[in-house]
Amino acid sequence: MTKAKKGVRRRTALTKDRVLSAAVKLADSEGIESLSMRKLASRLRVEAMSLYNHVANKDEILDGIVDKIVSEIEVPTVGGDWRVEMHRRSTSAHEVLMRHQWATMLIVSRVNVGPAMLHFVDSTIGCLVEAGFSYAAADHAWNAIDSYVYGFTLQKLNFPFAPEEYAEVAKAYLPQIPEEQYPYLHGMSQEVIAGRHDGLHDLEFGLKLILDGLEELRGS
Amino acid sequence: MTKAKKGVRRRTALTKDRVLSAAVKLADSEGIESLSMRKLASRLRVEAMSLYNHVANKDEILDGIVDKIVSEIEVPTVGGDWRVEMHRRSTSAHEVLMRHQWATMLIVSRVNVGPAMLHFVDSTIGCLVEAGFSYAAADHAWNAIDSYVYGFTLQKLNFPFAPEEYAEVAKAYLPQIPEEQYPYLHGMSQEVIAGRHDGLHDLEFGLKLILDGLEELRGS
DNA sequence: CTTGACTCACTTACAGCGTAAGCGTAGTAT
DNA sequence: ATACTACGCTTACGCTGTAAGTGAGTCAAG
Repeated sequence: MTKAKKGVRRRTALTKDRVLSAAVKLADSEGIESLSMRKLASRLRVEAMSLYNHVANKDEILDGIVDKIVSEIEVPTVGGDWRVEMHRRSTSAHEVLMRHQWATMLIVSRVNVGPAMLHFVDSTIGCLVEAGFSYAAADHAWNAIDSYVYGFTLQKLNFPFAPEEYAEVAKAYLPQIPEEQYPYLHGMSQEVIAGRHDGLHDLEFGLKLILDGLEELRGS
Repeated sequence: MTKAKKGVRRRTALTKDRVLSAAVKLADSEGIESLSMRKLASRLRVEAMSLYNHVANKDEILDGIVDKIVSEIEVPTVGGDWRVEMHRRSTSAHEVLMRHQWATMLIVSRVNVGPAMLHFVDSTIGCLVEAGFSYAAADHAWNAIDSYVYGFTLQKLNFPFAPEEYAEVAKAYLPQIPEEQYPYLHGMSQEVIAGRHDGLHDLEFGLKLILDGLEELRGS
């Protein structure tokens, strides 16, 4: 053992992986806007500039934590029932992205070519192609599914109220949605207040529409 | 006229609207990351802090320019053919968002309750409700469509290559996608290189799936 | 055992950010 | 004339990412 001799206890070595893990933790707990080089360094009991011995710049950290999160998503089984696999893939992605609220934004705002992302995409295309989709059809299908999943997740993350409080929120804001100006928003609010509509948005709804359509497309 | 007397030419008065218009222009031409209070002020030949006489803070500017952009989108006609209107609304939104590349990100990352957005949503719900959808169904439909449109637009904006260069790009990157590791990504790249698949993603594809599904849902 | 190379955390510094606080002046209302 | 308001100005603070340079520790070769 070369370390810890003479009581000059070496700190646990900093590595790129430790940096990225700490970055994920920090973003999860404090929000992505709090992920600064200085705060991240201080979490690691180190100065900001020391991080640059392990990553080129902050962008490399962002790329790294995106790929770390993508690796949490369940990858489709090539050769499995395409519909089951696409469904599982989508719900898993949604769950993971809801766990790491900052991640979707990062995914859709940068080019992601980390190993986890490449593997994820490869398996997705593979599953579709093996199920009889042409490469072109698989490409379109994959793009449509992901567009929806990312868009849905972003909208859900962005919505500032919890499902339980929809009804009271609707009641509180109703005066600001005058019936003459916004008749249908007003109407929908009343549906929510009256409990006839829970106002919940559900990944399943749009996902079913897309997968149904893809099923038909595959048949032809 | 009270201004321009004694040759002490007053500068054109700063207003919130002039600030917002300049902000849109700046974001369009230099990118949203270049939209800083200082740069915006200098475009208006004014100091940064002067802007605060017309807007509370930068967030108010961001909210304002989002609503300005939303007002460019074609609003559905209540009482029109729902499918035609939803289609027009979606393609129009996509076009507008592609014109202002920074706007989608802003829309999906903040709560938008500006007048243009409220009117846009109200008309959308109205069009669907008048076409026979229940409020709950209209809510789900609208959410699914927008999730897809926003997600699709973000992915398209994010893609770093122009359609014309897909084939050569695929050829250039092929070595980095080894067949043993990523067989299907490799396969798809070869389809693109060979010209059998243009690699183009098309808003219509997923939109048709969703609208078809909604049609069926409305029938029942 | 010494020496030199290498690793890696450190300090300092800079330009840019949003914005709080306060000042000065032009124009309007009394 | 006086008071008030509107609004652009300057200054300053704490934050950001990171370029540049320093110095202490580890290790292999002579």
